[in-house]
Amino acid sequence: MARKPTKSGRIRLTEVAKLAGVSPITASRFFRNPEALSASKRQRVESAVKELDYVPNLAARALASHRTEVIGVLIPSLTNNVFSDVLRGIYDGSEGSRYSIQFANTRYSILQEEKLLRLFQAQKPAGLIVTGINQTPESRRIMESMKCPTVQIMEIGPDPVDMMVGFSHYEAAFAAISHLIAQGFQRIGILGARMDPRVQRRLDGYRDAMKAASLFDPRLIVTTPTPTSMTLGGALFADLLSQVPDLDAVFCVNDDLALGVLFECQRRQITVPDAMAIVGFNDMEFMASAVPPLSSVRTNRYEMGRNAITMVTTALEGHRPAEPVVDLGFELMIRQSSTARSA
Amino acid sequence: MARKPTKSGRIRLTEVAKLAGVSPITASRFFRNPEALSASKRQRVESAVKELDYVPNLAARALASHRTEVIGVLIPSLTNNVFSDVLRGIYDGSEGSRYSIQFANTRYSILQEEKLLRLFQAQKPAGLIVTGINQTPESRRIMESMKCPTVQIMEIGPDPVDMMVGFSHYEAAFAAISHLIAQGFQRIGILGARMDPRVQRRLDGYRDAMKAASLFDPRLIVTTPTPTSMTLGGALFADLLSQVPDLDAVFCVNDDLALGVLFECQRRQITVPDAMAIVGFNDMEFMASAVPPLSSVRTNRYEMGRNAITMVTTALEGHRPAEPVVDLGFELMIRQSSTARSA
DNA sequence: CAATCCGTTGGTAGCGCTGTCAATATTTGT
DNA sequence: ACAAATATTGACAGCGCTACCAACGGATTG
Repeated sequence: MARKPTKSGRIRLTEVAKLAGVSPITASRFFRNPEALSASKRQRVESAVKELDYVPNLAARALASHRTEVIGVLIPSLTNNVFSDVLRGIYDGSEGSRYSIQFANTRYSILQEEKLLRLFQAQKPAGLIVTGINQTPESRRIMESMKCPTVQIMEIGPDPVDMMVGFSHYEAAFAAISHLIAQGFQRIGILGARMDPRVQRRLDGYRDAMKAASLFDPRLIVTTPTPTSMTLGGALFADLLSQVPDLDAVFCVNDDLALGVLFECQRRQITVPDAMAIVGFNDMEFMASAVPPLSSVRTNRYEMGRNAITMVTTALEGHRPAEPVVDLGFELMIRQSSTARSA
Repeated sequence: MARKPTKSGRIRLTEVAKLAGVSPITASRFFRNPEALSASKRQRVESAVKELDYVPNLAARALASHRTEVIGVLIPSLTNNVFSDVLRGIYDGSEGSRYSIQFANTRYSILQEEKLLRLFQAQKPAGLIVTGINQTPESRRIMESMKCPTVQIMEIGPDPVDMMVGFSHYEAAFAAISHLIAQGFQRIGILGARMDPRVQRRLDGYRDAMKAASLFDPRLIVTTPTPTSMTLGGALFADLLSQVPDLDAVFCVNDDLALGVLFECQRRQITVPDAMAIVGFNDMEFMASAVPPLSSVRTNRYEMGRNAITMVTTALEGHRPAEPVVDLGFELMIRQSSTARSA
């Protein structure tokens, strides 16, 4: 009578323990630290769990342990395909682990990010994955105070909050432009949309590469804060072309824009690459199957997500990586759209 | 001494209550049912919450109330852009509400779906959004036993578990084919990838429309269980063309395939639409900016997500919709790629 | 004027689990 | 063989919140 046997019909840890003939706390340990149990008890608890089809109550667990098994993920956008690849990596990597993912959308606002971080903080997540390295000082303070494994993803930089996985957008853009220059293109424009911090760094890479070759001209830069789209790519290209009629190549800060440019070229009977070279960024699947195949900078988005979640979970198991910053690099995918003009 | 004042440093509801000069339970009611409080107490609690910057402990709340404020979302894939649009609608629609989204990925497997449903069940979500109408009997049983607002999305059909938002894939495909037939095309092929239940229904629509016009020929059907991609579109199109050399139109069960077909046509110097009409499905943004602009069937994916979450949250507030099944319809976007041949 | 009602408030008793630490088995070293 | 160290195990007390029910005061009623 002191303890109602199965009051709500729901199976509790107590029932499992009773069936296994152990104390509840031992049954509890079965989940948290199975190695600490003797083989025989472990067996008994395991089969009791299976027999009763026991599922732990996460709320009770969280309340008692002051922790959750939730990994918070802050990503700026769901619209952008780049992030769905990253998310996919994160979800795939979390499968099979005890952790679940709590995703939230910052909408490219670092203030929104701060707000969400505060919300997460209150719920004591087991780990955290955040996008980029441009957090507000307050956000940084919150993250540091949470003392949970934290990974900044998408780019790398100095002074990580904890860990990082990404690559240098600056260098990737620099490499793309250097390639175009090496192929003999001179009037190389750049098209940019959304202009988040990572896109800005690509722009920096472009600028420095152009300056290094004494090819820089501010009129070659066309950007907009508008979110990216193929249609926008065509429109920006039209703008650029009217400003710079002798344009011979375009670097697009993402592939959507690049494909939009290709179609705009088709519309205007501009041959690619002879009259206009095109290079995109990210190397989405469609780039290789366009006509002509479009050059791009391959970024390892899926791997980034996967790495990030793995770094969090292994850190949670006490194995911190030797090197907290992982550079996943990039690869120049040179295709027909940016090969040297026949001349 | 009976109660440690602020043991962990964390602000609890008790502290708020003390500052407001009310009992903890009254403070608790402030969050759950503010109208039940007198205006003066409500004021006092409100400012205490603000002053202490109180954030409720969701785990404690869930444990005590046997409910959570989490809405579970089951979606088959993150890779497919269609679902990122839906998810975006869901997240946008949940913003500002008290509910948070717990997303999980079924990977197009109804067994995996069942497993995830069982997991959700144990955590007592406030609501549920699931994809499609092809659940296992056991999944259905679980959903019915959960007694929380549930919305099936993406398609509509008879006998909803609870509510539904979607459209008829069968009719959408039927309409697309009827359009092609009306434009004078006769040898109309269909390209299908992934072949999930909704794609199957599009295939059914195709088949019936073709049969109704006495144009059906099984060789016109090329499908694969492989996930969709642009490259795949090109490859499937090549297969189809080798089987049916006199092909004059292709209906693609999604836009990726359609764009792949367009590029394959460019590669083979097949003029679109004169030598080959193309119609896609979903009307992704890029369809309109291709050259020539590609026809497609517009589906309201974002709205579907938004509607679904709204239906759940309003049901949670006790306002069940008069009609549990919402048909969001579709719209034939007829563009140059499927206009009647000049002849 | 007592009986009744309703709107508002508070007390009590857990929700199901785990942290802490003590207690008990088991092994090891000398 | 016995102390010391180490592996296993269990008792107890709560985590922070809310369900349930009782109590209160004032308004309404016959």
